[in-house]
Amino acid sequence: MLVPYEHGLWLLYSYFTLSMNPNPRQTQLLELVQAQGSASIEFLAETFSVTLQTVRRDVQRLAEAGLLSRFHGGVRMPGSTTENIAYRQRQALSLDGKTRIAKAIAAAVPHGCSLIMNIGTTMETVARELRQHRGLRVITNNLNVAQILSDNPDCEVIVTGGVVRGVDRGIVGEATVDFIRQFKVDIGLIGISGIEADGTMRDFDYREVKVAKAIIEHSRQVWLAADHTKFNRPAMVELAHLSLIDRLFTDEPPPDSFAQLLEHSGVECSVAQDAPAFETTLTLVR
Amino acid sequence: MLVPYEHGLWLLYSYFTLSMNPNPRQTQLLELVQAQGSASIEFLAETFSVTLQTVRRDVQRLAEAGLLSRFHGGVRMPGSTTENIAYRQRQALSLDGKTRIAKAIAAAVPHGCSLIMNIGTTMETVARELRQHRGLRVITNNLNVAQILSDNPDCEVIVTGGVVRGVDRGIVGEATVDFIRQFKVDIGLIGISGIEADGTMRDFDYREVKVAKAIIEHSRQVWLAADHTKFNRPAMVELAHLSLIDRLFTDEPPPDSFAQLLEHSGVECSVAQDAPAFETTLTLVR
DNA sequence: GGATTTTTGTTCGTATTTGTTTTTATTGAT
DNA sequence: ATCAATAAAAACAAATACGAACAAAAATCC
Repeated sequence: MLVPYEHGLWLLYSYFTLSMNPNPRQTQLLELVQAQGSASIEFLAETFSVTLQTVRRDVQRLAEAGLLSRFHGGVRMPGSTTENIAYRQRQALSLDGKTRIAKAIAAAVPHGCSLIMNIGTTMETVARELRQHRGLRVITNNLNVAQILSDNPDCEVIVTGGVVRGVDRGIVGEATVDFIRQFKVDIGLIGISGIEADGTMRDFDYREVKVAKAIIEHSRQVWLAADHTKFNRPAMVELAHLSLIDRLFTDEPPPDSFAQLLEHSGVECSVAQDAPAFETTLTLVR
Repeated sequence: MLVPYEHGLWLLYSYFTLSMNPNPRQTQLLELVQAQGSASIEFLAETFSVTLQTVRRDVQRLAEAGLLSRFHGGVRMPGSTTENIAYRQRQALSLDGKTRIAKAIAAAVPHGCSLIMNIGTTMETVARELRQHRGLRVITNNLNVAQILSDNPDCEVIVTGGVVRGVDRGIVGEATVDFIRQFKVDIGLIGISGIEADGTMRDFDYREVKVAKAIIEHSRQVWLAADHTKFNRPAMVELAHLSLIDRLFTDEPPPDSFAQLLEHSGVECSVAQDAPAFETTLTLVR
C-alpha cells in the first residue's frame, strides 16, 4: 500500500508481510540480535547449525516484517539509526528551495523579537538561518530547532515539554499545547503538509495540528512556510484556513488559483525564487 | 546527476540514491565522530583497521546522506560549525571512565522501567548505552539525552519544558521543576559537580540543583553517577546529602574517607573498573 | 501410505565490498 | 605563479556475500 508522506515521497506499507509466523529458530535469532545489537550471517549460521542460505532466508523474512534491518554481511536492530537517517535525508531533499525560503524568512524576522516555530524540515532550515540573529526569543516544539538555535548564545530558546516523537524529534501532545498557551509572541512560524485549492491547510498528524492551532492563536502575526510541493497536496487533518495567515513564504510562484485566493484572504505572499550564485553551488544534485 | 525536470520523478530517484544502509562500522564511525566532534581519515582507518580508501568510501556515503560533513583530511559533525567545542571536549575528557560508569548503570537498569535523567556529560554517555534497552520511559531535562534516546523507537522520551541553556543544552527553571513534579519514576539518575568530604553533594548552578532535588523527591530510587574527579571537588550550591542516594556508580574506588561515609549512609557503591571501553564497542559483529 | 506443501541444502552466476595502484585535486610554502 | 607534499578520486582485481534455481529432506494433509 502506497501512502503519501512528505515532498512527494511515498512510503510502502505492506500490512500482509508485516505479520509473520516466526519459527523457534527465527524467534531465537531475533532475540540474539536484539541482545547483541547486530550479528553476522556467518555467526548466526554457526550458532544455529544451519546453512548460510537458511539464515539469509530467515533474515530476509524478518527484515521484510520490519523486525530487523540487514546490511551486507549481517543484520542489526531496526529503527535506531535508520529512521533518523531517513529524516535527515528528507531534509536534504529539495534543500535548495527550503534554503531560499528560510533565507527569506530570516531576512524578514527583525532582531530582538519573539517567535514560535513548529516542526518540519523547513523550520530547521529557518533555524539555521536565524543563528546570526540577535536577541531572539524562540519557543519551539522541535528539538532539532532547539538544538540549532541553542548554538546562538544571544538567543533564548524555550522548548515545550512533552513526549518526543522519534521520527522528527518533534514534541506533540497536550502538554505542548498547554505550554504554548502561556505565551503571546510577535511571530508564529509554521510549516505545513499541504494546502488545498479552497485554502484549507492540512497536516498528517492531528496532534501536530493542535499545536499549530495553538501557535496561530498565540501569535500576533502568523507566517507560513510552504514550498511549491505543498500546493494542492492532500493531507488528512484540517488545520485552519489561509485567511488566518498573515504572510506566506514559498519558493515558486503558486498556481493561479492560489494567487487569487491569497489576495482575497489578505495573505502577503513572498516568493524566494532566484538564488544567488553561491547558493546554487550548494544544490544537492547527484 | 540530473537537475529535476519532472519533480516527483527526481524525488523518487534521489530517495533511492541517497538512502543508505549503514553497516556497523559506518554506524560506529558516525558515533565516534559525533562523540569527538571531528576525526581524521587516518585516525578512522587505524581505529577500524581498514584502508584509507575504505574509510573514504564510508565517509563519502555518510556525507552524501547528510550525516556528516567532510573536509580535506577528515570529517566533522554536519551543519553547525559553531559546535560547542568546550562542552564536547569536556565530554571527551575521561571518556573511558564515563563509558565504564555508563555501561555499569545501563546493565543495572532493567528493561521496561521509568527513569529521570538530568544534565551532564555522564548522563549523555549513559543515554548512549541505553539505546538498546527495551520499553524504557525516560524523562529528562537534557536535550542531548533526549536526542540520543529518541533514536530508540522502543523508548518513550519525555522532555521537560523550559529555557534551554546554550552551554550544555540543559533545560532549567521553574517550568522544569513543575514538570518533573507530575511524575514518580522507578529510578532517578543524577550526575553532579562535586561531593565533599562530609557527604554533601554540590553543583555550580542553583537552578540545576532545584531540578536535582525535584528528581530525588520524585524517584523511588536515586542513583548517582560520579567519576573519581568529583570526589572532594568543591562546588557552590548545596544539593543534598549522600544519604538520600541509593546507589553510587563510579570509575575508581573512592578515597577511604568516602568508603566509610558511603557505608554509613547506606549507599551501595559500584566501581566500574578496567573494562576496555573501546574494544567492546568495536566488537559488535562476530 | 502416498501426494502435496514447506523447509533446507547445494550450486552457480551476479553483485558488493575491500584493497591496490594510478591519476587527479588541494594545500601550503616558496 | 610554481612546485612539492599530501589527500582524494578513479580504475582495476581479488575476496566475499547475495539471490535464484533446483534437488533433497521434512512436515502436513488426505
